[in-house]
Amino acid sequence: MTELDFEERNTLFVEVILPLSLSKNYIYRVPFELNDHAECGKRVIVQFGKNKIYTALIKRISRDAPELYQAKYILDVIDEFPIVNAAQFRFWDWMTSYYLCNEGDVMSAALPAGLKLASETIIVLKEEMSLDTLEINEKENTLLTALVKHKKLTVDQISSLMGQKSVFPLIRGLLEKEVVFIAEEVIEKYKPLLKSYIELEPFYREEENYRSLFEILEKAPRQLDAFLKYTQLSRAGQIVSRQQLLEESGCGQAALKTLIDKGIFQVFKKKVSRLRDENDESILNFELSPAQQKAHDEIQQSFLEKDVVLLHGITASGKTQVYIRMIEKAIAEQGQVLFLLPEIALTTQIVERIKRYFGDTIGVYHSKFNDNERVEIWNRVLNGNYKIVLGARSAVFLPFNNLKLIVVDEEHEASYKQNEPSPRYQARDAAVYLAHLHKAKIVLGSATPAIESYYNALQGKYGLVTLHERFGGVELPVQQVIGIAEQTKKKKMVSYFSTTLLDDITSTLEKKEQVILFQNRRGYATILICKTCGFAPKCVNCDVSLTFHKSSGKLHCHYCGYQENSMNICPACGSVHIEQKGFGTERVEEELSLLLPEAKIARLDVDSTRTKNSLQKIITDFQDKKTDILIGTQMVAKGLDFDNVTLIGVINADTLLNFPDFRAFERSYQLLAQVAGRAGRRDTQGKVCIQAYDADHRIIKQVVANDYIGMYEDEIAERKAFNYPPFSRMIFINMKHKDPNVLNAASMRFATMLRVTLADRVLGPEQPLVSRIRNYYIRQLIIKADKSTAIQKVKSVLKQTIHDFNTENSFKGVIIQIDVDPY
DNA sequence: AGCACGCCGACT
DNA sequence: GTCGGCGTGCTC
Repeated sequence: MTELDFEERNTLFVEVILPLSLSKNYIYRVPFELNDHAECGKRVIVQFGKNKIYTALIKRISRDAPELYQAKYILDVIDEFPIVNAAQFRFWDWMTSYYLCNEGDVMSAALPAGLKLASETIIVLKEEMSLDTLEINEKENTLLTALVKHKKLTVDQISSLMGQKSVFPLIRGLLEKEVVFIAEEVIEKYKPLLKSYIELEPFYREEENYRSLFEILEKAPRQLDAFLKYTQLSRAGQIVSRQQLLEESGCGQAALKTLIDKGIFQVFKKKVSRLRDENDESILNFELSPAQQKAHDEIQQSFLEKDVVLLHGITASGKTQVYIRMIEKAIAEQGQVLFLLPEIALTTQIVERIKRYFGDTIGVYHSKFNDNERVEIWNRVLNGNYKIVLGARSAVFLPFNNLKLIVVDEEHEASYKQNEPSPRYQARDAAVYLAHLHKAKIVLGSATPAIESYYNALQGKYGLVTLHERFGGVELPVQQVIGIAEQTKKKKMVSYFSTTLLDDITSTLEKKEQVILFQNRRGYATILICKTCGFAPKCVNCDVSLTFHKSSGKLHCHYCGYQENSMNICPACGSVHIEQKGFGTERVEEELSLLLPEAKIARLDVDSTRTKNSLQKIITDFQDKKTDILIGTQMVAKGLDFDNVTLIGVINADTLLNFPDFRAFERSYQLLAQVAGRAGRRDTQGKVCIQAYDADHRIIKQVVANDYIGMYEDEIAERKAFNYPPFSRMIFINMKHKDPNVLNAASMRFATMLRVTLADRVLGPEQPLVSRIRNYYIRQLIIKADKSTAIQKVKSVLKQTIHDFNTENSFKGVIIQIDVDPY
């Protein structure tokens, strides 16, 4: 065979996914020397475009050279072993086609940033290197000389230094000769955490020498303290960390240093997990109540026929214990478990409970963790060290290879949906597919299931198990509705509070019990408005009124972050009569502190929890009873469990109900039911006080009556009548452009194009509620397809239409965003 | 995402 | 007459 034949036969080409929003993947050529290293799921370094370097991921390998262009070479293979497995690739494929996004979007969402290499890779010269024995060519020598001088260089710098753009083979050569290395923090932004530990020098480990220490240290009491503490800890079988020894012996840095300098102690470093493992061995011993046991058995029974089961269990029914039993079973069968929770619930007690129970086979994954921690979890799942992962929606992307069970707690939560950026996926639905992919079982749990989920269960698509008994016989709270309009007439409203609510608060505080107040809007006043001319300040970039924040004294735009000074006189007419309209948590807090100056009040909303630990602090303070009243938005309702709270007040329930969304009533019910569920403890019956203008609203009545089924029946009838999900499928298409006229024409044109095939399934274009954000005007089209329409067909038509629209070339710069199953 | 290429405004 | 604004297209 000729050399050319040989080359042709042995040249590999790889299709890679780039972590960018691109509509297709790219093909690169593998240099011979990397043939053995190229493998699906490994990361590679490639040059993309002029001279930008990215971390790409090998999706496919083939021997066929692309016909239309000359493929560039891969510059390097990063991984020794694949970091993404075949199941993940299938999951990514599904997500790409289901949510009509790009593979690069999915890759970006799936990989923690620490696994995506920075482009400015740093090359460092290895120390203590004798170059004499090595064969170094001229180019290599130039680079080495430069490295000696500069200590470290980025690939870009090397490029310009050498006057050539592809320097990776050169670098690679030096890497192989082991004269240089790639700085670890860059090849992998991930750095393991090292912790210092103390141990006795070997010499003193011998009995005789050990005893002599007591004498040696006799005149140095602090050093002796340290030594004694060390002895005590190590006898107890512990590895002693420097930090622990300092804290527990109280010997001080100096004494410890002397001991080390004297050669009595020695220090060694060890990689430790960044994730706190509470070495709390205490196993929670619990027995399932008969009701819980029954639910558990029913779920297992249901799993024989169905892969998905909906567990409808009211608040405080003890769903967590049921989950724990199921997790145990899955673990016993050598499988992995994914436990999904809404983001906010992850910082709270349920996590602690489960972590304490299962110890360090459990990983927790959510956005408050930094990259290093996330990479660590990724690797541990990959290596099978974690059997259980508790995580927010992005945990569906972890490299599971043997998933047996998925639990989606609070499955109705809107935070399972990612809205921005693409992929706009619903993690609960994605989890159902993920379970299917792994032939695993999945439980969706909620006290107030999403209408869609309950419908699926009633239709027999999912199994349905109910748990309607409060665990430990805790009584339901007393619920009271107060009509604000009526109370105002009777002059029984003080500021935003009815006298009933105020009295309840006072008497609760007198009993040394705590209160939670719920107001679903943050900030101080919603808007400022001139009483004389009606002028209301608006954002310069967006089509919204500015919100007044008292703490900053400024008007804020919640969409783009624009701020301007508040107005004392109306800029339009000069009037000084400025009215504040609407109110948020900040205002409620202020008013209440005027009415109850003695009470200690805290506020829990996005504004008060901006910094990393402030949320935890507010929660702990409340738990430790340092605060009496907690005022908050939705956040107070989610996943928090305070056992001394006996009164819950809803300041204004109408704000929820008046939302212009077909799910508004469902959401209101879920939220109010959840808020109400926070009241009461083991021995005391709680109280819930709901204030509303529309006190007769059917949803409020159903909340008070605890009538989920009634709410479901009304809602499902409504959905059916107006052909909303689950009776239809919806796809939102948002179009954006800086010029409203271009946008108008473009959106009309696009709608027309869609209607050719999809006819009256296309609605719009319409102006959304906020019709301009960051200077981009927005139009919305909605595709609403009933169940008989093949949705896959609709999606392919949509995809094709977008392609045609873009190539038609008459509306340049129009951005089209797609949201499948908006939520 | 970046980067280059390309066509219209305020400057030596 | 040029420098540079960012709109548009392309990257294997």
